[in-house]
Amino acid sequence: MNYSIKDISKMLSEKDIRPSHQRIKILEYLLENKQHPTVDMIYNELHEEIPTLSKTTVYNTLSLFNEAKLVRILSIDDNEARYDIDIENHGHFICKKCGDIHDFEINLDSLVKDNLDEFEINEKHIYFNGICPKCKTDIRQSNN
Amino acid sequence: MNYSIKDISKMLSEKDIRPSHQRIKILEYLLENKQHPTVDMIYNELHEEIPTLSKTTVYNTLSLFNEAKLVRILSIDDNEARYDIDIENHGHFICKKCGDIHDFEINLDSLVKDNLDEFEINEKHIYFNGICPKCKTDIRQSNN
DNA sequence: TTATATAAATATAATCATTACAAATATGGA
DNA sequence: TCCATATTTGTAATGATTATATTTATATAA
Ligand SMILES: [Mn+2]
Ligand SMILES: [Mn+2]
Ligand SMILES: [Zn+2]
Ligand SMILES: [Zn+2]
Repeated sequence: MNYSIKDISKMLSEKDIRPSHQRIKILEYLLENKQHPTVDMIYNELHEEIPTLSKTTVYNTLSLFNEAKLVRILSIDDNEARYDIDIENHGHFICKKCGDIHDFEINLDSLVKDNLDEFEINEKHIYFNGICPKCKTDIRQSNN
Repeated sequence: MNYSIKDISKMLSEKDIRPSHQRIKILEYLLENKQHPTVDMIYNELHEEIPTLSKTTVYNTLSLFNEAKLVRILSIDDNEARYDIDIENHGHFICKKCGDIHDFEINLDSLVKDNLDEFEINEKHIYFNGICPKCKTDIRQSNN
């Protein structure tokens, strides 16, 4: 839950990414905010601490992190990319009411029935959508 | 492979969609072009037949079809929606070299390990990406 | 048939997430 | 310190999608 600057710097260095102030803060944000944030969420939060921060830097840094396999980019949301510090394969559910994204565990062993041996597979994304439990209750209460 | 205007009109009527000329042509295109086309592909092709066709109409029609569950919208491509006339659950692989999308059969039975009973699930999307067999060969031949 | 109300299509402009680019700043080594 | 390079920043451009107002087509009733 609490990461030191040193730990975060090390994570970056291990991926051959120079631990600049901005990069450390963005990675720290991702480690402490696991709700699959958008660029805007990250930018708005960090902008308070780093007034000179540019949104371009957030985009560039996340893109760099993605290439280094430090984060995964989710395209589960129709109009904004979501970023996930958890790079293990797992499923994502997005609620069409509130936009919240929930993780769920998956077993990919017997998912694919066809033979894909000839394909070089880099990423596997499992996206569900619908209504989350909280919003289902809200709907019942407001009767629509 | 060959659909009559009558068949297509009937498909629309069954979903309470009035079979206008544009809607028929767009649905016909989807039925005869199963490579998960983009709005631009559909528009460019049909624009030759229907010179007055508007891209807005293509968007509106596909959105209508989606709500009627006549098509599914795929967000596997980072910058353009893809449309699939096959609404059965199946997996999609997109090649990062050529952009082609391939279908594959899936078995969802034992995919999810967590309990999602409290969630109302509307859509399930399985997206893989990587390099397709054709492009793998091309890379080997051009040695990069 | 003609009038009229409604649905659908069109043209155009607006939105907005993302990317491109050039200039400014920071950093690490000589 | 100086300099080459990496990084960040501000701004503009891109491009897919959506919003809006107008025009056109369609169905129904008089
Ligand atoms: Mn996740
Ligand atoms: Mn498909
Ligand atoms: Zn919800
Ligand atoms: Zn390919």
